[in-house]
Amino acid sequence: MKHEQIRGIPLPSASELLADIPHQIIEIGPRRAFREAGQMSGNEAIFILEGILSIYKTDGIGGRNILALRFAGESILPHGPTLDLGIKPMIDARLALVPDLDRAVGDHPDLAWIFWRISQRNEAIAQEWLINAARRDTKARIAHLLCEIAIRGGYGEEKMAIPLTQQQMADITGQTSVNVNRVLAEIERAGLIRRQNRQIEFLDWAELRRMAAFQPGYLEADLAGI
Amino acid sequence: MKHEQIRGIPLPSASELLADIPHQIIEIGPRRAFREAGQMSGNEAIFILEGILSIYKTDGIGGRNILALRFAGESILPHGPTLDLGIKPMIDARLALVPDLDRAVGDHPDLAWIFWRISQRNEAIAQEWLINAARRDTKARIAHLLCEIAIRGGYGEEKMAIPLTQQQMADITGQTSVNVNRVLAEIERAGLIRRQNRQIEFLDWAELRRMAAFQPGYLEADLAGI
DNA sequence: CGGTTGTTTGAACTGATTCAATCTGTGTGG
DNA sequence: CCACACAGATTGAATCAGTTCAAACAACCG
Repeated sequence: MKHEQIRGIPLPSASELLADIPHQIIEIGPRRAFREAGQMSGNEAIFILEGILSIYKTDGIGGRNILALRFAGESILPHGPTLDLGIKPMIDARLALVPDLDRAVGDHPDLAWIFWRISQRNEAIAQEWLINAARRDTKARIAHLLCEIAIRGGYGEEKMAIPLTQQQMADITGQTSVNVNRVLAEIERAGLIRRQNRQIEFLDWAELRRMAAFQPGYLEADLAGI
Repeated sequence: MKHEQIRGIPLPSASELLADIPHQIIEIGPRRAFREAGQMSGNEAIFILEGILSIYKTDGIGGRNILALRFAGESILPHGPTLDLGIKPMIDARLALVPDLDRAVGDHPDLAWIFWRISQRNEAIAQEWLINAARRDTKARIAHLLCEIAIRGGYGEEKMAIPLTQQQMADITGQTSVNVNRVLAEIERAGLIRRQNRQIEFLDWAELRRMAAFQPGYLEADLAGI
């Protein structure tokens, strides 16, 4: 795996990466935190095979304040001990745990390139979320989150079963669940989506994208020519 | 520069990195964009020797929507062509431009480790800004920004000449300049700072930190045991 | 079926925006 | 050294998006 071969092609999937790295597979369900704040061991990496994990920061009680989502095929690399983040599955998840990522990279030095690029993608996503929170109104925020979930979660532009509660969507977009509810209803009234229970059908994806100012470029792992 | 020697110690400064990498030095003044959106060449890296750069995203006119700051000793690594960001100095800046970071990393493979860690630090900062925008009230946002500038800019906890206009602080914290002004006045009235023109004196750093919920851990480049 | 979790709706409230005007500091040219 | 121009800072008044609080309703699960 020389880096000359890596550049300009898509990032390898988690499963491709894992072929080279010692790991163990586990399954977990939602509602229990997987790693509490401060409990993430210094050098552990998590590769998500199935499901969705959230990275959150607690300010007081509860798991409010979701900073990032990680979908199947993505990963959570070690943060270092100074970062006080918790990790919780949003839905049932199957994970591959790499107990010592340092050693793995030591054994396969070209992995550092890949993890660098993964980190850069995460940075780009965090910045997009920052724009969401800082600049867009709540309608655009919710619309943007829907678009991102549809794409990153691999559900496509037709329909999906939202994997989040309205409270979780509020935790992500920095609002109250009350307002998330009202905004979802408003988007539905505008004819862009149809909802029944957790199912969401995208009736007008183009308009939803426009409302969200959703430019999926930031999700492209292929940072060609990094 | 073996990575075994890198881990657990602070990130090398820009100038230390540059010893190994071909680069050119330039100086620029504020008010002109250094790189417009979409104009950042695919593989160029910027190391800031002096001054402060902002990374912004334009939504319409003007340089609103500042996503990140980079201070002296920090760097802007290539984003890939899909990210539409602009770069502008906040104050006079002296930069080292590395035209082809790929080649540099190819020549010194252990650099990938370092850039990986730099990206992770940037990710942590972006997430802290996300918390700021999504969860803290405007007083805390401004206080947090002041703390971060004081530390990252190397000004210390005594006093500094703020390198930003109130409009820029608004662009960073997702507010209006009007409100930034009011909040600054309120913080001053509370006796935490004293202002005259651009000079800010920190009268009660501890209380300012508390108000901001500022935990500088996220700034530590030393992600020991990554 | 009962308990729990999540969703929906209403009414009152408030922090921040918007718009607009004024004030202050700094730099420039005469 | 003054007059002017311009960028930035400050203040006020009206408005509004989103919160808060509270209560009812629906879906899910053992």
